[in-house]
Amino acid sequence: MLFTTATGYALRALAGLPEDGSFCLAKDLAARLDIPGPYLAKILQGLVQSDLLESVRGPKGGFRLTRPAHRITVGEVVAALEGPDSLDGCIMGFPTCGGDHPCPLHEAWGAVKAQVATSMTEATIRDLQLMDLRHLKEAKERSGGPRT
Amino acid sequence: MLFTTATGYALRALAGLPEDGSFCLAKDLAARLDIPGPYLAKILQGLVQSDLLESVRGPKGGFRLTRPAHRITVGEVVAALEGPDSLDGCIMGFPTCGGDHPCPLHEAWGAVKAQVATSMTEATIRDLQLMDLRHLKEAKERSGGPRT
DNA sequence: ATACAATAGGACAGATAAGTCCTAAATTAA
DNA sequence: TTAATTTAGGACTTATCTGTCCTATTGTAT
Repeated sequence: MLFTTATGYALRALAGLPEDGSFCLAKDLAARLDIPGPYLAKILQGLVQSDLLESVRGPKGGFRLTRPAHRITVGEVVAALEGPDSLDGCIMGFPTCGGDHPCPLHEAWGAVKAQVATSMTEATIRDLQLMDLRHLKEAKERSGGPRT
Repeated sequence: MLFTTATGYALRALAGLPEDGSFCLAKDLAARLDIPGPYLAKILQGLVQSDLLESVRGPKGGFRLTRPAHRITVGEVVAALEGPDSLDGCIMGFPTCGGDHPCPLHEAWGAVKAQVATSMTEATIRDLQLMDLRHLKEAKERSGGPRT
């Protein structure tokens, strides 16, 4: 996987939050998305620090997005979890790979990175919600026939 | 980086071996490529197991390629170090990502993987030799100063 | 006020990658 | 044969990621 599992959890969690802006409990999210509860809680706390989530403590508390889902990009989430330059660097780890001394995969990897970066800035949490809804329904309606 | 540092070390080491088929000491390679000596030795031993290198112990011993450099692909080395399926899986780690329920980056990442995989099977150790790996050491000495 | 519910945050444990160290085995040279 | 050299291999640190646990803090409800 190109990203860490924590980043994957964060993306799934953001997409799994209710779309109506109501607060959602960490443990409910964890149960629904099948993510280790305490670990997800930690990740959500980090997303609060990154200003992608806001939280309220106590009863009726929980987490919710600070912005509409369609205004949070996948790239933002990845940058929050893995730093803004996670895609930089030579694919093979060559320290001197660059314009003067490109590695044999430099060009291909550069084009590919640009493509991924573009996709990440275009894809939003809203796009992930659409996907999550589909497989959640399939999981629940396993007997009821698939819908595309 | 897409690959582990061990894989990067392995690629650099294979490319750094003498082209005339003579044996090369692990510590000489490590010094020339600025790679931690004992760690490189372990990696070279693994490459012997993978049949990409052959070794001889004792004075006048060392390591050399089992095949000409142009007949060892980057993909083979990556597969030896990270397994043959290192590029499989959803880029975001979504368990349900697939043909039926692709994640928003599924298509872009799939194209990217195919491109990288192709490049890896086309690029050989010979191509890495052409990079002139001496720049690794020189660049290090210019900026950080030599390290034992 | 009190009890309860939930996040905040730190300490801790396990797995894996990265890197070091020591000893055994093999090869060469005297 | 003996000594020196070099790989083989295992045990041992160190760092990071993953995951758990416990306590404090904050908020709601009674």
